[in-house]
Amino acid sequence: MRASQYLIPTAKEAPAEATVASHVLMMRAGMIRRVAAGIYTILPLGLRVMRKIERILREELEKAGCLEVNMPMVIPAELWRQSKRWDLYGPELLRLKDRKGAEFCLGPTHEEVITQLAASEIKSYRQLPLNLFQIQTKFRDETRPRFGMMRGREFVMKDAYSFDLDAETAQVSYWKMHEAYTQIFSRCGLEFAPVEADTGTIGGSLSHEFQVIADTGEDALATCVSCGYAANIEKAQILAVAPAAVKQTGEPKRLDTPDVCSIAELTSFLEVEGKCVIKALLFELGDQVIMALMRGDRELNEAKLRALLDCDQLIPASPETLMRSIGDVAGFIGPLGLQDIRIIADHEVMAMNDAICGANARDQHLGAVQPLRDFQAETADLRFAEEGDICGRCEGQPLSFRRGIDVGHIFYLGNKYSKAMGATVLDKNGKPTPLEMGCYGIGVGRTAAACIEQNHDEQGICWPVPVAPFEVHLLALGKQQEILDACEPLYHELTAAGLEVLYDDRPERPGFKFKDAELIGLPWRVGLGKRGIDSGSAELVERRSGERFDVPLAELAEFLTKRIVPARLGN
RNA sequence: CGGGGCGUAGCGCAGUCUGGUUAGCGCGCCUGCUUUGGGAGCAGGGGGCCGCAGGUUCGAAUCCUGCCGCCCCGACCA
Repeated sequence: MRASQYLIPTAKEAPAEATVASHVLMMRAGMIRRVAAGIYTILPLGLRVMRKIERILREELEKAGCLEVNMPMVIPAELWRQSKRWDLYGPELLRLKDRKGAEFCLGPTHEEVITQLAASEIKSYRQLPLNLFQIQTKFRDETRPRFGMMRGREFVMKDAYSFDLDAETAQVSYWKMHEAYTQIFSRCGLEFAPVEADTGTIGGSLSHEFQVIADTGEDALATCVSCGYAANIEKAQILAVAPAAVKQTGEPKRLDTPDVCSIAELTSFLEVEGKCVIKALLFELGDQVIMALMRGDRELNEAKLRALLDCDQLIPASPETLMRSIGDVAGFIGPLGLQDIRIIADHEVMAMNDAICGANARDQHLGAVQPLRDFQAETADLRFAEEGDICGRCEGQPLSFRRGIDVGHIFYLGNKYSKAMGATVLDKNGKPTPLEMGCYGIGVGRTAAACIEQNHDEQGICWPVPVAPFEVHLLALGKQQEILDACEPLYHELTAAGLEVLYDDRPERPGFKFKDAELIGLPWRVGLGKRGIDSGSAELVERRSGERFDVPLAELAEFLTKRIVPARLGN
């Protein structure tokens, strides 16, 4: 490709709105342009990167036996009602009406559509296992799109769905995808880690995220050097502290705390530390009222509580529910003397002595409270893993922490959707059985962004060969005809050798071209100017290492082919 | 959705507090000459409903009200 005939609008400065490296560099290198919040036009150079990633996806998924399909982006509400997600998914689901007033949504994910297809097309266990995928634009009306392609509202996702007869074979399918994902991200040249993850609103029980390791990542990851356990901190198991030795004597003391409602107010009013206070949070789950207890200095990990309660969302108790179940005591609730409320305490709460908690009476708290003596509760792990926590898997080493970008997520779904939507097959005995499903996503644009986060320097991007928009940046160093005449055959030769070459034939000064080349970040730069013509050699620079080579023109193609072709396979 | 910030040329910004000629600077863009291995120099030029709508005023980029858009921090996700 000739740069003079291509569109790569590079810029010295990025728009002020871009704050992270990948966003800044994608803007500066002329890969993307913003159209609206979280919605982007992808320019030719950016699109080439997307296509490279998509090609790797297709190759690896087809290797894993998946079949490509294409589902609609506009989905009838009826399908989403069947799965109940029309009501559960919330405002992130962009809803629209057609001219007849019929309701639709833009697909944020495609369990409903694929399950409907499975229900009608998969009739016999003999057709299983089956894994269908698509690479398609999704829309999620996120409250806060961020960081360019990292978190858009409209984004390209590879989503795959597996169908099996029973849980056992479904898990085989799951682990096969785990392996395919490992291959995919390795091939993209990324440093990443599969970590155990919360299953969120998609439901199900077994799940991994594929996290690209980067300080700018939005997720915190906990790993154990001793046993290799790795999990999102939402999910990470931590060693439970033992309950405190129970003081059998004594009793709680009533404390007057007028208008002291929050933990912050309470700790400053009583001049105690947060870890001496029990925080009580009230939720409603159907007809049931749930009280979660945390140490005052800890944050409730909602994902862990949701998983424990096996529900899609936690609904804070309404004032009416609070009034009905305990009384007019907002800001003063505690676990003592309650009836018909399910109390779930974090392990740390049960290890407290002389704790302070709400008295279930206006303007009052209780002191000297002793868990187990003064109240009973289920215990569970309800907090986030933190620095210093011991691995809950091997119970040996402290967990260590890193940050990551969630580029892929796989779920074992079970039969949640197949049951809801009547997707059954006949088993060997001719008996209808709900399909066992898994779903598997990869954000294509996010993978590209993550790749830049992990591969850039002060000057610009340093593309790994497998996802680079081109492999070689040939620069004509000078605008004299003599130089162009020398570069032209090189361009043809390298292209003919099967290399992807971007030829900068623009009438620009050498310094200008060097800067652009470093910004765009193709793996190999080949510079030819007067000097090179005189010596019969070109200057090669490997972008990532900065290493320079003077290579005779006759050997160029061979030199580059030897280095680039093997690198196409990735890590 | 809570908190904070921003909206002036394609991009980066000044001017707004304290209203007053023709709204300014750098980069980029166009023309010419010079230059030609690390984002060149000189000269000339084009480009603005100062986010939108109302209001106050003799006069508004500047003051007031409402709206819209965008970004950042938090709660949610590929």
